[in-house]
Amino acid sequence: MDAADRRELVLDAATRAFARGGYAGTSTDAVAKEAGVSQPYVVRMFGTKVELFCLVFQRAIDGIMAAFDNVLAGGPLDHTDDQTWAKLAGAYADLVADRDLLLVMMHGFGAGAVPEIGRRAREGMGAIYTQIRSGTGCSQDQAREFIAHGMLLNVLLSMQAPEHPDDSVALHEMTMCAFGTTLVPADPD
Amino acid sequence: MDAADRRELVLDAATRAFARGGYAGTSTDAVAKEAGVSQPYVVRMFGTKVELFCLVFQRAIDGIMAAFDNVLAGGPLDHTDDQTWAKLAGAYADLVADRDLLLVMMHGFGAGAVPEIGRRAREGMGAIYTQIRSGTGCSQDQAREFIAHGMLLNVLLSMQAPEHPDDSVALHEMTMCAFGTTLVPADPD
DNA sequence: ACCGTAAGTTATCGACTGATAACCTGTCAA
DNA sequence: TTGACAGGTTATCAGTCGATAACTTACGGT
Repeated sequence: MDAADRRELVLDAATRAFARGGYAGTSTDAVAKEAGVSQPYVVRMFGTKVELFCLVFQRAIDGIMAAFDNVLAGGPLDHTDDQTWAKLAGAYADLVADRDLLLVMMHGFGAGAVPEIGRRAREGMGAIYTQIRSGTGCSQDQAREFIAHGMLLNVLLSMQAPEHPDDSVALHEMTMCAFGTTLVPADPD
Repeated sequence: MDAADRRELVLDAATRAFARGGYAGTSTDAVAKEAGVSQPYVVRMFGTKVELFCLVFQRAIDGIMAAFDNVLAGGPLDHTDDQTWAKLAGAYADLVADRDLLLVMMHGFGAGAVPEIGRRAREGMGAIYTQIRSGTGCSQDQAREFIAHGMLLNVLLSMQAPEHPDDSVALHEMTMCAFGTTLVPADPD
């Protein structure tokens, strides 16, 4: 197998592993086991654990922005058109189905106290905000509201709200309300 | 010093420590150093690290709900009154000023994959949602929107957006837009 | 004076973590 | 044939982690 392919394979495995445990909570050995390679191979391929996480995080940001771009690049969208936001919500639904990219993004945001991660997290969030604003021509408040709704969904995914509807009836109500048609049937853990 | 006082002191220190590094990223020794006691004392006082975090997390949830309760308990508030939401935002501003409670809450949400933490996280979020709804009589969507805005602020705090306005002009714009008057002057780290 | 107990400590352990070094193994060019 | 090199591996290490055990110290009751 080509080394470049192997590298992508390891990055995919690292995405799954970090999506589960976050940056501090995931060992390089856990990444290696997920990828089916040895632990020293992982660290030598990426230098350090934090560099690996930064790569995985950047890939997540890129993937999320690409999903939005699939909608926004289709043509000059109008922020006054409800269809625009419905299409963006549809793109989000695909991301929610996989979850790993959104979870990695959230873990990166949460690890903002780690300097290397924090810097990239702020740049990533800024890029997404810019993408929404320039892609739709909407106001600051509209972009903020859209992203705020997304963050709520991300938090609900992080706490595994869809997977545990029975822990709190109130939370289940809010989860249904927040996801609406965005949520695919829960995948029991 | 009374043992009960000492216990509260250690819990306060643990709140500060966990607010910085999260659950997995904070050692019991870091908590001990923050509290000025020995590491074995910390774990013997609370049993295990995860039990300690759960206590700290619950205290954070309680503190946040108490801040809202200070507003909501003042009288039967009307969700159609803009003043109601302005008062709640004011309560949030106080929480933002300290940050630790909000950061611990977010770290708890992010550690939802840890069973003991995830359960309490879902219960806590459900309780806050219930408090907002029953305290204001608002609709599901209104409560969802209010909490979504709060989650955006929490995420921005987690990634230290207010502390690093120069990393991304776009993020700075969104941060100003999101916090509005809620944000106190940034405390440089 | 003396003892029990509460409130801490130091000493220590086994497991795990990230990282390094040394080694192996197939492939391809000279 | 051989030898260099890419692409991995096993072996190993020093540091850190959460947790336990054993010890020390101050204090209140008898």
